[in-house]
Amino acid sequence: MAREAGVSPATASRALNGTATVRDNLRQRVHAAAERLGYIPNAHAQALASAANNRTVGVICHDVSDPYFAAISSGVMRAAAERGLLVMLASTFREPAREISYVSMLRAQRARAILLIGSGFQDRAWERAMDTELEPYVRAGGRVAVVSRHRSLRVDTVQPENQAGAAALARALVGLGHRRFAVLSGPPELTTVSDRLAGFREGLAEAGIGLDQVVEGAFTRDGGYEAARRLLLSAARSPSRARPTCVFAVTDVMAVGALAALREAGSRVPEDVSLAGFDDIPLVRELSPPLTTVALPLTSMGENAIALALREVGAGRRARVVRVEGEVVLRGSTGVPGRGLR
Amino acid sequence: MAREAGVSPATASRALNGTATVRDNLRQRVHAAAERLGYIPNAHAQALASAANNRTVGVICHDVSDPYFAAISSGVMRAAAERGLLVMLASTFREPAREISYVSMLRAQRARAILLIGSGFQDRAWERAMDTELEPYVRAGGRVAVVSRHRSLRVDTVQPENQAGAAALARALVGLGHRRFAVLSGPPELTTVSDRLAGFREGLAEAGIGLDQVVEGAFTRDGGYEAARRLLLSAARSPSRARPTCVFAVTDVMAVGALAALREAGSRVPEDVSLAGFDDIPLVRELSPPLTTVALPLTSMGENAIALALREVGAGRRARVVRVEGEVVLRGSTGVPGRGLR
DNA sequence: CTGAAAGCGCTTACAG
DNA sequence: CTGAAAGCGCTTACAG
Repeated sequence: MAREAGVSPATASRALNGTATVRDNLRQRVHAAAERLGYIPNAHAQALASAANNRTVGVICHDVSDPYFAAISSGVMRAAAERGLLVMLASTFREPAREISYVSMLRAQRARAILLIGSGFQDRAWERAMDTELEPYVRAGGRVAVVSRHRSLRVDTVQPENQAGAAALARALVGLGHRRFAVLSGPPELTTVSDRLAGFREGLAEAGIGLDQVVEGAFTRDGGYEAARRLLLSAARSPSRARPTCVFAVTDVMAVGALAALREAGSRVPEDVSLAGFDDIPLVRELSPPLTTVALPLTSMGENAIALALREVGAGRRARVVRVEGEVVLRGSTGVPGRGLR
Repeated sequence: MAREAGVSPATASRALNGTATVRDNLRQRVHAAAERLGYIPNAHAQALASAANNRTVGVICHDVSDPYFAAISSGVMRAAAERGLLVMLASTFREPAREISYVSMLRAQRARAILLIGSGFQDRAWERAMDTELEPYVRAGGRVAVVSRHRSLRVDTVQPENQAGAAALARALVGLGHRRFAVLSGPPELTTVSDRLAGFREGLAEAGIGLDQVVEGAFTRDGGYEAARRLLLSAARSPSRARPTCVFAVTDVMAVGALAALREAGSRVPEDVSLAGFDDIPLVRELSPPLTTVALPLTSMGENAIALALREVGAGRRARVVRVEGEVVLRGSTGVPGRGLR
């Protein structure tokens, strides 16, 4: 290509990158030649030759097709596009091993930053393995930020106020008149789950109310569906005055499944039973009734994460935490207490 | 790292990659050293040094947070994960310039394959620019596959049978008794839109029915909402016996918006008016009523696309086309004709 | 302003 | 089986 333009590679490089002043006619010859050849500099060679950082950032989430991750990723992509960065987005499908191996691939790529989105695995071996991957990466100048992550990773974090949000939700539901609650919960080893559960309990406790039932399910739409089925089963066996009048699913995605299960069982929402979720993924507004939830600014959480990761390391070099508040949004899926689950 | 192990770089390379037999004790020394150092070979140097192709494939779609693209991308990611490939996923936010520049970044990365997901821009300048990017890429051995794309690109294609699917849908709706239809359409320069529109017209024509109204909107949920509002406005001005009893939105995403608009206007679905979409994105099953649609196997379309791109080029080196059938799924949003839009 | 040269971190014939 | 050497395609001091 330099030959095609009749200049040295050095000059071609300078002309193409505008990294130094090149005489006009040479510059034009270079650009013309590049045009003619459809030439694009090899990014690998560039990465290798220049100390300059990569233009790629890696994002690892559980599943892009989950609306929660889709919304956050969308924020990341927007912010990345503005900065001229390429995003490598990977889905782990919730397999820890896959997560680790993606980090390792991103290290190999010398990605400028790695973003981990979503709960980590509360697993000693996993933590150690992840630390082992991340430590040399960070030591070599790599940036890491996480959103809604396990605390053990000492990295920049965007952390939704799960506990406070769930507590506020509980208060609002109590304010509606509810006294008997059930929770559809996810895997308890996820901090997101335990925080929301704790917050919800706390909000109820302020009103002197205990939590009657917690049913666990997978962190998916179908997990919510199954958990609601089991809840329904156990409610059918209890006296009607003991049946919950309000169900809180710890994520909107689970609430979507729960709504389907309730509907199938003939429980009307909110006439018989109220239902609330957490996250405010876009689709819950389309349900009927639309879902009461704790709204998180998902897109901007993604933007924050990339901003955190890219910001020059502060003096202290300590992990920063951006706390994000959730806002209770009461919609049609909650109302005054009905006759309860049946 | 080779030094740390006390061997030559060549031996270290061979030991780590298993690319040649290395004596046991040396191999162990190398692995131990790598472990100790948290060493990961620089993928850029590897890409540069070896003819071996990259392990990364690029995917370009309009918007990851759109459930349609999320579902297809999910298929791509799954297939990529199985093959040990890294996916670089980019959202263009529907800006042609962004699309081109992503292709160019992926070329610079020497991505093994580039997948373009979703309608292209029917724009002469864009087509030329895209060709200019793609041609040298393919010439240099890059693979390209597209799903649901503009025909002008002569590359491997996963092509949903938009026309046949829409025709089948029209027949099914006519079978329900409907005679007066309206379509909520997207930008007509998208082939997806014009194909679905043509197919729908064709299906109606077989029964001697004409298409009363076509209202255009953006290819988004809000576009569907707005288009439905306009349709409602014009229906209010026409005699009731002329009002459509069935509305077809050319995508589910638009149908979601339309459903909201109809509901707000007090039109009951399907009692007053039936509503149908196209694609079968997961969320339409959660709506109430659930949406009648033409189901496309979105996830496997993504898998097909990557398989097409990766498959060794055939003898003819001609672009292959995998046609994907849509299946009409009648759900609660359609029924016998009601009194029509009001 | 421009070019020759060294170097980025690997891999892979090529000898041994 | 192993190492020295060349080369992948760039960038960047270093001279001029």
